[in-house]
Amino acid sequence: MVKVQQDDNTQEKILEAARAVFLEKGMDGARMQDIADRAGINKALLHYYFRNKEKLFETVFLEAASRFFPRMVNILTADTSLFEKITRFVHHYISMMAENPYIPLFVLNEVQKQPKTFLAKVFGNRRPPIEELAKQVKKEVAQGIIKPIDPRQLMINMVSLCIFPFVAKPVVQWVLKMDEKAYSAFIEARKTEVATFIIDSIRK
Amino acid sequence: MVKVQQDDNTQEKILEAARAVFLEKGMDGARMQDIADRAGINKALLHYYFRNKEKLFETVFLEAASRFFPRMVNILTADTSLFEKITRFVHHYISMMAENPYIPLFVLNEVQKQPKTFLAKVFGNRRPPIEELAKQVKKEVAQGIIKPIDPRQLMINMVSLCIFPFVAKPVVQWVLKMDEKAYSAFIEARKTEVATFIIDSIRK
DNA sequence: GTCTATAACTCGATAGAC
DNA sequence: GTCTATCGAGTTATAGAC
Repeated sequence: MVKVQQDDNTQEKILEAARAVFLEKGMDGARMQDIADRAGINKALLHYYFRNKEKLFETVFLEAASRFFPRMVNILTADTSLFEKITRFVHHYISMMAENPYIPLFVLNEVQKQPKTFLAKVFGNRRPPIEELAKQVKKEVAQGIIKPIDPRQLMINMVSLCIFPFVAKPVVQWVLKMDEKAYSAFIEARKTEVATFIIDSIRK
Repeated sequence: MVKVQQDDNTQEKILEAARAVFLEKGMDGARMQDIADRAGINKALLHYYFRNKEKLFETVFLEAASRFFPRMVNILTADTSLFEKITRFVHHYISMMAENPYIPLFVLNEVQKQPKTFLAKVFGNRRPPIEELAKQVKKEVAQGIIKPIDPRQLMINMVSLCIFPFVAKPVVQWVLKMDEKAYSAFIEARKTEVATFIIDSIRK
């Protein structure tokens, strides 16, 4: 049916426009008019598809959050060495963020404004599988494979090194005098740089 | 003079309220009414002291930015070993952020919305003294004191490890199930954890 | 489904009294 | 310096025609 196809196209056009505008301006700074213009429609039609600004925002936010908190269960609970897990995690995470560099700051910012509302919605009851990784860290410490370290500190270090360069993208580019191309190369290099940086730190 | 004293008190009350509201809600989310209420005055008086919202915001932002980009010249250009510099930098930076945990996300968020405007205003012509540190890194690599590493990557690693836990504060607390006290202890521990993490990574 | 027109409301800013 | 009252621009949301 043509109508259904139209419907899908319009809805997708709206979502695409909404993603762009919300990610750039945030919930408060975004304007329904801007989203409508970008989607090539008018404001009334926006409200026809999404009852109000909040609903539209929530759709965009939850999608972004699911990318920001990716399901790394496969990697983190696999039957491999800690070093292997770290390498895979870092490569995977940096690659995902490189595809959507504005997601981290957007998500962290909106979470900060309404932590309880959004964290509950994003995670539900299940949190990241940190216990698994913590156990393995403790085990490899006991085995003398790695130096003693608080597993929580290690995890935060891993995530910090992956995400921060995106959260601070404009500052990084300014301070290191990088254009877009140089920045991309810098990020690409980090995939291996960060992995070895972490492993070199904890290896005995 | 009583009037002058009143003036100072009111201005400071306004700034204190403005800091709280802007840091929590950002430029777009902040309301002049909220700032007035918090300062115990009315909107008209706000506009008497600061012509408009933009001026008031700029005052708050520049103050916050100066804390976020602290003058570390003393530390980074001192005549000490690289390890000494790293240790001092990390301790100093984490301590500063711990005093104002909401500054990093606030500053990074507003910078992202108007990079050119704000970066120029914050830094003027002078950028952080990264060349000095880069030279020292290259020197100590050549001397065989530390492993080969891109100085830019090392610097971004240092800053990432210091700042990210504040940018992601609510998420960190949620995932690691920390109340305020546990979070503070975690951050306090990071001052030495991060320093040794970095040094262990690059030491030969 | 999509549009135009407009209602309803929020918010920054100003006028003017004290 | 500080207040009350209000204006006017900008925004979300709805009514109603096609």
